[in-house]
Amino acid sequence: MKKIFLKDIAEALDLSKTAVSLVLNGRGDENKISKETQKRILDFAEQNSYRPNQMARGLSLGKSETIGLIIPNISDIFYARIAHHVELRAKELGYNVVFSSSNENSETEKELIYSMLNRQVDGLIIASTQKNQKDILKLTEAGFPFVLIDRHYPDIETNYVIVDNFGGTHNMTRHLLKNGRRKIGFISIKSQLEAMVQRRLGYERAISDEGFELLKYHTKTIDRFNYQYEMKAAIQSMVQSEQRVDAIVFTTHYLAASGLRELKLLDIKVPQEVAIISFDELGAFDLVDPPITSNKQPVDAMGNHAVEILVNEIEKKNSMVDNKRVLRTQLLIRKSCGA
Amino acid sequence: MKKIFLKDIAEALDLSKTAVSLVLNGRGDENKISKETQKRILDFAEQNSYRPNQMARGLSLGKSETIGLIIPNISDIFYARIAHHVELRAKELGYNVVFSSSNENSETEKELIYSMLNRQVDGLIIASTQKNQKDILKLTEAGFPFVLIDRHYPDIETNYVIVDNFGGTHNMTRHLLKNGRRKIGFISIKSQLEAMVQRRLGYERAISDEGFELLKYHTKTIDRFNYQYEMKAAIQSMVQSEQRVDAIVFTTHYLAASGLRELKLLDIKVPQEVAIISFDELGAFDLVDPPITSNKQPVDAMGNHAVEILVNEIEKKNSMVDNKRVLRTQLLIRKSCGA
DNA sequence: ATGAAAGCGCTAACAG
DNA sequence: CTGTTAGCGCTTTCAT
Repeated sequence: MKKIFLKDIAEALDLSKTAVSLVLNGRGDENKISKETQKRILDFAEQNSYRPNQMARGLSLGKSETIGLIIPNISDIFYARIAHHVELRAKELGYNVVFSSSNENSETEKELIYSMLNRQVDGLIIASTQKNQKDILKLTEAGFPFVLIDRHYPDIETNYVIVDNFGGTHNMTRHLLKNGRRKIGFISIKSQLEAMVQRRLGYERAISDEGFELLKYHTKTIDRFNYQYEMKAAIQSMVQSEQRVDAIVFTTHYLAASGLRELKLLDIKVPQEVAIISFDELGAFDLVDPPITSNKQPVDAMGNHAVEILVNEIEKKNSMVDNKRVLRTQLLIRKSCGA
Repeated sequence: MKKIFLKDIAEALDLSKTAVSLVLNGRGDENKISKETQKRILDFAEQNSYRPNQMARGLSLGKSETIGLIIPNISDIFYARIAHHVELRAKELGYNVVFSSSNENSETEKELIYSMLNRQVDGLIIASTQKNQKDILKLTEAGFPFVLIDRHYPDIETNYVIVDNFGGTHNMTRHLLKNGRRKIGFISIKSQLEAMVQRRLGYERAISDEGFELLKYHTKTIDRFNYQYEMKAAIQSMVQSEQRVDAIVFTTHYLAASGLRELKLLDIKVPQEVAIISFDELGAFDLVDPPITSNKQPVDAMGNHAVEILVNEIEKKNSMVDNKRVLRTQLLIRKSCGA
């Protein structure tokens, strides 16, 4: 496995580096290099398993055929799945993926963005902390190709692929109402994320749309890094007050899992006493006791669209591509709502 | 956000590129560059947010400060977690991570290995399909730094970080025996993976160690890409034969989830009629009905050790580092075994 | 203490 | 049709 360079093959075949480079990049015909010469080059490269140094190539070309993916946390199954689909689609379109996790830290995210730029990625897909307005704006101004995924900045004009968060919780809440629940609680994470704001609005609207009353203390937000602990208090206050809830909407999968854990500890019957419903789901939500009704996000489509929009922009192919997508979620009805 | 280069800062400060480069790489003192000059350079770089082009740097240095991670599938929560810990530790040690999924395809894996080499990664962490003996050998011969994770090639001398698969299932099976189960089935994936072989041996040994009889038809292997379908048949034959099992050992999390699904469809009571136990677990296994006893793998330690061994080798620091780790798994006892 | 110059491996005008 | 040559941006030896 001795390393072989472009120069080596040029010398071995007594040709110029140019000829070799051209042929290897599929521009032999276009440059009228004889079929025969082309074949010699291709064969030699093949036999000696020539592999161009991508750093040199990238430096020269000014691009890397690599897409950077920045997400909050790769060990969150939701983002892992997105990463999976981003990777698949990117590969199909000839791009590699470099990923990094921001851990919900905007400083880290910022560092990551610049670090990826230094690494000369051709474009970025970002599930942002939504606290880097300034840097996102810089990217836009610099005309650098990127698309926001899962979370977007409503005040900045960018490409994005998100889901209909409002519609999602609206639907979830209506499902609960349809099943006769009237005291519906809501547990979310403490966050300015637009997605979370929308989820809350969807919940509130569904209740007021149906003419029911919204009880303020039935809404709790808890810290995402300390949710197990805070969940205990949230659940207790919800089920122990005189205005005891008969259902709870959770805005994300790990909250739902944690909430159910607490309900079980308190020996509250789900769904008989309290129904629960979750935005997005974990792997085994259909096996959980009881199976949790959840609002599934189309991770595959999210990943695919993000890559397609990005690559289209990188390659400046078609300006008519729809660069803002709001995807529908899908309600998976299971027993945790009693229905 | 206009791009600024090394040359620009040298010119602006009326210095040579050398001086600037040296200082920026923290070798100012060592090259006796006046404190004052150093400060000027550093300040200027800071203010103009200078960012070295990593491709140029990499090309010149012959390294990229990047680690390549090749795994079967990033959307498998087990590998996603490993990726997460690899990323964290790598970052601490000053490396970036590039990842790609092989989808259990050895051809893809091979392509990935070479593609990463072309991209000049400094080292590789591979959860191999275990069908690329040849290419792994080439890496060894070439002296390229890499470490196998989760799956190793028993016949090749390499660095690796794996778990004690034999011990794991041995333990799991003993747990079942201790709880009075005698007809213990075993469901695994069809695979030559050493890990799977060991898991099977651990199971068999536990049974024979205790002097019980091993019933061949209680062992099933099913296709990993078609497991939901094949699981149905496997479970049915296990519970419907006259030699009905009273427990099942699953060699991986998604098999356990799928198996439980089938048991429920058949209305088999778990654990009363059949106990189940799983090697590794999914996010909500503690909430599942019944909570599934599982043998947890130390993903954090696996990721950390892999990175440490790799970086140690890349930087040729300490040849005394233990480069073969077999980590212990941990049995999380829950209700699915009746105990 | 600082700078000139060569070179990392590849691409691409441009000239023959 | 092919080769010469000049970079891409950064590091680093070797003089000064």
